[in-house]
Formats: sequence, structure tokens, C-alpha cells
Amino acid sequence: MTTPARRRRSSASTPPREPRTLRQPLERPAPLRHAVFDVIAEMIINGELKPGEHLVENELAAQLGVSRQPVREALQRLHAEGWIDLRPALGAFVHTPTEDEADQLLATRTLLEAESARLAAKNATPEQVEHLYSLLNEGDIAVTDDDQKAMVAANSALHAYIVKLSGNKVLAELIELVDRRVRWYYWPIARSRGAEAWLEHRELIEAIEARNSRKAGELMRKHTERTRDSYHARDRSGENAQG
Amino acid sequence: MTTPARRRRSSASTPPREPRTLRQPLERPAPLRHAVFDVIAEMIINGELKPGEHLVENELAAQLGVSRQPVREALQRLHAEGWIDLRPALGAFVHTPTEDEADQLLATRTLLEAESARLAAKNATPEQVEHLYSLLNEGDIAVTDDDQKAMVAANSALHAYIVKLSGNKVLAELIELVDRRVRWYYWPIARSRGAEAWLEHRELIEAIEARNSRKAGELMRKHTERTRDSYHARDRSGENAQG
DNA sequence: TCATGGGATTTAGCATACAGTCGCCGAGAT
DNA sequence: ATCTCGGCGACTGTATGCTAAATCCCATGA
Repeated sequence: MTTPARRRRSSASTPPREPRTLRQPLERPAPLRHAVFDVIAEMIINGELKPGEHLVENELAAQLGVSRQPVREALQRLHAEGWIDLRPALGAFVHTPTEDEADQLLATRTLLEAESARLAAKNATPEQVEHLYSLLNEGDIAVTDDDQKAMVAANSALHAYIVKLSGNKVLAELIELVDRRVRWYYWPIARSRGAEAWLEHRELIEAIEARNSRKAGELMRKHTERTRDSYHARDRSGENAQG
Repeated sequence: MTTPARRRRSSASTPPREPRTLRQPLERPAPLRHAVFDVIAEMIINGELKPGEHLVENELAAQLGVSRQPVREALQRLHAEGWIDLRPALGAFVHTPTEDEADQLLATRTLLEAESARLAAKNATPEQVEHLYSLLNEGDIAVTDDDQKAMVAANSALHAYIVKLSGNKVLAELIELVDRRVRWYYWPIARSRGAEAWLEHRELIEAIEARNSRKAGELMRKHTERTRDSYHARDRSGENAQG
């Protein structure tokens, strides 16, 4: 295998000239597969593509104005992240979440989020706590305005920031994976849970501010656990509400 | 999008005939990309491909006797699972794990494995416990034979089975993801840890047998935590042992 | 009326071809 | 001698063509 791997031309002898203004690693042309991935994932989340539906490569490619190649690569990633099932020789089908799976997903999320909160409480600096409160404010505003979309966004932002504070990137990746799918299942009941959830958030942030990792983890656990409960409650009540 | 999705031909009127012996969804011809994925992952794990090395699609394709297409699809999945980094317009590079990342990976693994043990203790039937002991035996044999390969295999098998007993498939997927990479980093120190690890396993299984979920989780936590310690110990001692 | 078999259609899987981009390297200028 | 610029080679990103398999539909027979 070729290994160019950044062969420095003059070994350790060129400190004088700094690259002009190149702090960012320079934006690379985003491959089509990324855009395709995002579009399809979005279509799945918002219900445009329904569980069990067959994704035909040709149609997607035509619809998006690209060739099949980037579509296929996007499908690979969608499969790896659990959005679709890839049946050999048959193609891609939107994953159909079972009752058990949804529950397991929520249980796993609880575990991961609680850990992230615990770690966040250990590491958070005052400035970071400050930012947490500002995020909390944004959510409060969304709640008083009854702005669904903003509420979901604020929720994501707050959780994402707490995860970031945990300082564990591996954990962060897993949570992103799990949360995105949770949001998919959870979507229909976002409304009912939105308001009360924010009160719980405040308490959680206070625990983080107080560096009380044990309490923070526990609060987060209860917080996500309640989400799980409301999912199940919804489940039983609206079992056959939709055809 | 076409939605065949199993259009029943005679609506709700054919209960008598059961599909004969079709419990398994029928073995489909495994796509090349799977084989390619396995091969490359294996090459990374066993060190044939070194961190930072540039994976050239053409070379891989030629080497494996396939075209670039299945290789690219395999690379997508390798990227999604954290084995390689994909830099736009530059290609695929074997991921270089940092010190922090390894630690975070091990910490996350501890969290996940402990949970799986806790759940396993809640669910395990006597027959399943029986199987755990048989797995433990296989490992004991490998230890007394000082058979490295068998030890690693037995270790994987035991942990995998405990995960399975947890009944949480989402958790199982995440653990598979994390464990595989842990094994990659952990590979060099498998020997030093092998023997003592099995004693810990016995105690763990006894806890599961006793349905003591709290103790099982705690034992697993300590078990994986010790692995983490030995990783760090090795780290400090052999920092510059290899060029 | 139902089961069975064959053929046409659809579609995934794989291979190949083309084009754009990046990085290297040498020639010429300063 | 050092720096700059333009050409060249290599490799990725994307598109297209081909093949084989699976499904569906319809005709045929019990």
C-alpha cells in the first residue's frame, strides 16, 4: 500500500513562514453521498418514507438528479446507522422498528445519556454552565411560544452540549447514533412531553453546576426514563389510532 | 416510491397453510462488500494495515480480485464503524487512535458491558447459565494450553453470549461496535491479562446464576475496568518500546 | 376454483469508463 | 541558491453499461 502520509520536504528546518490564514483545515468539496444521506435520512425521519417501504436506487437517483453510485454509498451508511435494512439482491427497505426495539433503544439511550450527564458534572467549567443556562433559556422561549420545531431543536442542542461536556467522544458518537433514531420514534409524542421536560432540565443543569455528578446522572436517568414511559403510555392509548 | 411491501393476494382469508420450514429468512448470496469489509477489517486488526496508512481503492480491488465498487462500499462501512477516516478527494486512511480515544473507548465499553451483565443476570435461564459455564470451560482450557488465539476467541464468545442474554439488541450492536475496536487496541496486551481475567469471569457467572443483577453489573464493571488499567500500565511502561 | 409452471419485467450487484482534483516535481525566474 | 509557477501523474468522485437474480403476471392443467 502506498504510504505518502505527509512526507515533509525539508526535515525540521522551516519554521519561519506561517501558512497565511489557514486555521481551518480548509473546506473540502462535500461528496454527493453526504448530501444524499442527509436527504434520505430526513425523509425517513419526517415520515415521507414509511417503515417497510422499498427504496429503489434508480428512483432515488433520478429524484435527486445524481447517478446510482452516490445513492448506493449513502444507503450503505444508512444501513450502518440502522435506518434501513439491506436485503441481498432485494435492496433497501426502511427499517420497521418493533415494539421491543423501541424500548431497548430508549433503555440504551437512558444508560448513555445518564453517563454523559455524570461526566459533564465532573468536567463542566463555569463558562460552560453559563452556556447551558442560555440553551435552557432558548428552550423556555420555545415552550412559551409553543413552537414545536424550536422545542425539538433546543432539546437536541442542550443534550448535545451536555454530551460534549462529558468529554468522551466515543460516548458522544454512540449517543448521536441512538438519539437520532429515538427522535424518529419519539416524534409523535414530542408535544405532550415538551413542557414538563424543561423543568427537569433546569434541575439537571443545577446539579451539573454544583458538580454533583451522582445527582446529575440520576436526574438524567429519570428524565430519559420518563420519556420512555410517555412513549409507552402513548403506545397503549393510541394503539390502533392510525391505519 | 414503489411500495410492494407484501401485498397479500387474498385479503385475510388464508390462515390454514403455514409456510413449511422457512423459519430462517433463507440464506441469500452474500454480497462481495461483506467479504471485502471483513478482509480489510481483519487486515487492520492484525496490523497488516497500519494506522495512518493510505488505502488505495485500486490496489485493494486488484488485490482482492474485485472491482472498485464493492471496495468503496466496504470503505463506507469501515468509516461508519470508526476503522478508517475518509478524507474527501484524498481517500481512506486507517484511523489513528489517540491516547484519549482509547481511554474513552474503554470507558464506554465498561459502561455498556456492565449494563449487559446486569440485564443478563435478570433474564438468564438455568439452561443459559449452563451454557455460560461451558463457555467458561473452553476458556479455561485455552488458558492452560496457553493458546492465545483460543483465549481471545473464548473471551469474545463469552462476552457475546452475556450480551445476548441481556436481551437488548440495540445494546448488543453498540457493544459489538465498541468491543471490536477495543480488541484492536487491546491486542498487544491480551497475553498479560488473559489468565487472571478468567477467574473474574467465573465469579461473574456465579452472580448471574444467582440472579444478582447488581453484583453482576458491578463485577463486570470491575472486570473491564481492570482491562483498562492494564492498558494504561502497559502504556506507560512500553511507551517507546516500538518504532 | 385452485395450484403450477414459464416467461417477461424489474432491480440489485458488479464492472468499467470518464472527469475533476490534489499533490508532487522540475524548469525557469528572482 | 531559493522561490514560484506550470505541467504531469495518481487517485478519488461520478456516471453508465452489463449481467444475473428475484418477483410478478398470466396461461395452462388438475
